[in-house]
Amino acid sequence: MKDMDTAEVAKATGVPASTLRYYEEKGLIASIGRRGLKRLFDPGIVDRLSLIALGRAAGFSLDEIAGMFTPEGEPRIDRSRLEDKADDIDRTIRQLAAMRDGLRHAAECRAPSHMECPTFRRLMRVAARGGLGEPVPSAPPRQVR
Amino acid sequence: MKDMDTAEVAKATGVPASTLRYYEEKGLIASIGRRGLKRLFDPGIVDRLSLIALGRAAGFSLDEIAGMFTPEGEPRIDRSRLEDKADDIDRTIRQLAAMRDGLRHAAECRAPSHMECPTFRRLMRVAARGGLGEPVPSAPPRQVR
DNA sequence: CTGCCACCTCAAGTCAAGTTGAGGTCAAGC
DNA sequence: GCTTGACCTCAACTTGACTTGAGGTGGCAG
Repeated sequence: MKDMDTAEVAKATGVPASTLRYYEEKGLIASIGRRGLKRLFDPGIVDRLSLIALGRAAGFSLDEIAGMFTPEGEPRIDRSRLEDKADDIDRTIRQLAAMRDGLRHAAECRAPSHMECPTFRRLMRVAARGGLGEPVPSAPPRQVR
Repeated sequence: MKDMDTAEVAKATGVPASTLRYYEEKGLIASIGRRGLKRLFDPGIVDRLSLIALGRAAGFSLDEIAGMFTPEGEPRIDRSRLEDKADDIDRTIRQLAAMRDGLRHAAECRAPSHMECPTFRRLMRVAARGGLGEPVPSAPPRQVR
């Protein structure tokens, strides 16, 4: 395939043009030239954007992701980083599972007020201590533009 | 117990004084009076802050949490909201589990480059479509002040 | 009674990840 | 050759949840 301009990349990947410019500015992607003012991208950009999306979904920041490419643009992914992240996710999953079970219990519990339900109060105590980590991102529906 | 001032509440709950002021401004908590300039809180504030922490950990925004109290300050938690949130969390867990498995595979995979591993590429494709939802919050260590 | 210092107020700053808007440019079609 | 419209640049704005800083005040130990 021939080189792609911003609009083509946006259409092919669903990543808005403004985000492509932003990623370029951050050094996450690079355009290979211009036609007039318009950026030209190598078609490999599509995979690269998928990889970036994957990194984001795994919980890496854009800066971390930027560090996962060699200056030449090859992915250079440290396997131990992946394992660490998998472990992070595992911990998160366990916390979320506890949270989910607690919420389900609270939803069904027949105690007159949640405050009188021992299960609910236990969950509260754990949350107060930070034992449940950071807030859950509520996975909002992905809008297709 | 007697009424508590900001510093006492902060010590008892680990919530910084600046955050207490912020929560009051947002209407999430109310001070019961003043001694000079200092806010005085009913000891019930401790439970209330636990409840707020729980809501945050469950993924509710501060505004949503504010809506879970009656104007009189009683918790008024809609059970169906809890179920919906539990369902949200369940979906998140499934996505995270897929992510974790993919990461573990990628960490072990003997393909010369991740890009040549079919499992990894499948994960990339799913991420590119937004099938993995929003980024995972990496549950950073809770700092105790 | 006095001074200290913890607490106060209010405005502004931070962070991440983008988005938005005003004004500019240029390749292409007529 | 000129218009058009898609892209461009650069700066500023957005959101959520707080934190920080400068300058003020008053309860209470001495």
